Amino acid sequence: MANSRLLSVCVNRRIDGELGFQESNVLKMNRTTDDSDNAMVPKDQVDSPSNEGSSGGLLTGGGQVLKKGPWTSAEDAILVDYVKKHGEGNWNAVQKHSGLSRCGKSCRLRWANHLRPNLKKGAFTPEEEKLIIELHARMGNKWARMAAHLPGRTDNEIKNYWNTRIKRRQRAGLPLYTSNVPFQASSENQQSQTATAYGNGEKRPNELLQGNSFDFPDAIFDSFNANHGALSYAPPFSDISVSSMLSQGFGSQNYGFMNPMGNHVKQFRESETSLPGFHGSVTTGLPPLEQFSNEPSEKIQRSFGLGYPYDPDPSSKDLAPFGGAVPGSHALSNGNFSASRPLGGTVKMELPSLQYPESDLSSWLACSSPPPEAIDNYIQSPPATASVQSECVSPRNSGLLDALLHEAQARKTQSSGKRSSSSVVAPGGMVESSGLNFCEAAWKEYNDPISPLGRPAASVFNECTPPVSGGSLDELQPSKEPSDIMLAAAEHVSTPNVGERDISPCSDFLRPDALLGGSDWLENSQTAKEHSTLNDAIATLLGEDLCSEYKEVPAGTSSTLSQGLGLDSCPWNNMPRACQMS
DNA sequence: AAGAGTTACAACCGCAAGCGT
DNA sequence: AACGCTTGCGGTTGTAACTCT
Repeated sequence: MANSRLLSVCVNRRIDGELGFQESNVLKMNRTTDDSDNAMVPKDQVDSPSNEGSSGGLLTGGGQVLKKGPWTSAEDAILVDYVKKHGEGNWNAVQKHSGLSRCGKSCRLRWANHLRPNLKKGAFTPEEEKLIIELHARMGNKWARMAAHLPGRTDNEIKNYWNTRIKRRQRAGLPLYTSNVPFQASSENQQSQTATAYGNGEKRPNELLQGNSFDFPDAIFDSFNANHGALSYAPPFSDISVSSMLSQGFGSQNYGFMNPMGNHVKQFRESETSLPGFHGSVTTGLPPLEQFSNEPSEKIQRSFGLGYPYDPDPSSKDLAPFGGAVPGSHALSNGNFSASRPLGGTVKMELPSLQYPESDLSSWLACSSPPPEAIDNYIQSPPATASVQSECVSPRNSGLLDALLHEAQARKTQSSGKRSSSSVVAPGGMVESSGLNFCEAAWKEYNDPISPLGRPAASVFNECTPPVSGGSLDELQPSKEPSDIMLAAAEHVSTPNVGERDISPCSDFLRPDALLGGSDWLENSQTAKEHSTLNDAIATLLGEDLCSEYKEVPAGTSSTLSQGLGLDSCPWNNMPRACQMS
């Protein structure tokens, strides 16, 4: 592999990082010369002042061409000299005052990532790696914030490391998060981190959704760690960044193999806010949406997944999440509960270079009890691993619509008397499949009266995570009828400390029909019209047949569910108002 | 030996927030 | 309030070195 090269680079950088500013810069320049001037830079871009700007440079206002591409040692020296004299900031003045043919942006980046003192170069130490993993689990792709926790490291460095790590582990079929990663860092640790990184009123990524005292992601991890070993069918969720996905929100990019969980956690996270019962039962009984009220709408959009796939018109941003233009239609406007969401979540945002348009968690549906390793592979491996897929009939082989069709077919074939199972096979099945384990993990937590997660969180898990494939499902919910489940959920939401109830995941809740069709609470809401519109949109996306298929949901399921979720008893209608404020 | 694939890194780009005018 | 500027962030791309076939 590239270990030898990496090693040599690391050695150089290690030396580099141990030196002071002056020596470091000398070495940096040397290295820059080595790496950039001779390696990274096309020959026609270096050592040839006459060619400066030939690499796609921009013309400044004064007609000077701004150079692009790798920096030369001379440029570095100029920049360093400038910063020494004038300090950081006002980067656009660098070009004016120093004659450097670089835009301020580029100068800032060069300084921040390479030239500034105290930069720690070299390979990440195991401690740093561990911290990065932990931070990523906590923060998601918040590289700059992660860098704040790693002195001497830059966001770019961390980002590159992470992406490389992902690719590597993906290929190796290794878990992204090793099981020994202490996801459940102490609350005070997190708080201290928060104080450090966000001391200037900066909102941490989860802050939008973590306005209460719940250390939610950590609790989730505790739950996972405590439970996943007992679940033969459960993937090693400790290996999956749950909280990272929690923190990433819809707008952030989830790597493809993480999407299943990512979507699911997104659902959960959104449920955290969209389900009044969650917070309401814990704190004030009011959904803590005040925290959103001051957020710019775009930010909220990001956090709540604007542009969810059901939006037939991605440009229709007036379909604000969380009920912006669909007041009252929380489930819809959240874009979530969306197990029904076609995989990939937001069409554009969730297909970064490292993503795969499909991962294969849907195959879980066909494999009732894959070994954890297999599941892990499902998560980690790109869909190209046909051999893996072939082991289980994956409805996703031919894409989302095929998957939907497949699942619709599965719904047909599955007994109508097994409604809960039929609901298992929902659009975006792989999301649900991940959710099973998620749910299961939370299940015990839920049943733990002193769970740090608390009932509400678990209940939300359950409410938002449908059961997965048949066998497992039956094992999970041996005898509960959906109605019972919903009733139990209702009590669940409204009575915070009922810990012994066996509450089934609200399987139907995630389905389009649950969200859009036959929904009494929706029909009774002010947003029936919008609901109808969105329903049509979904119909367009999924096809009328599918939509009608999903409309075969037992009557009252959704409404029951809404009751179960406390939609009636909780100040549900307040939520959109809070968002409308933004 | 040659081409394809992978890795690590640097840098760019677009977007958005913050701030001052 | 509107506008422009600066800064920061996250995603993406480009490239050389390296490895594999």
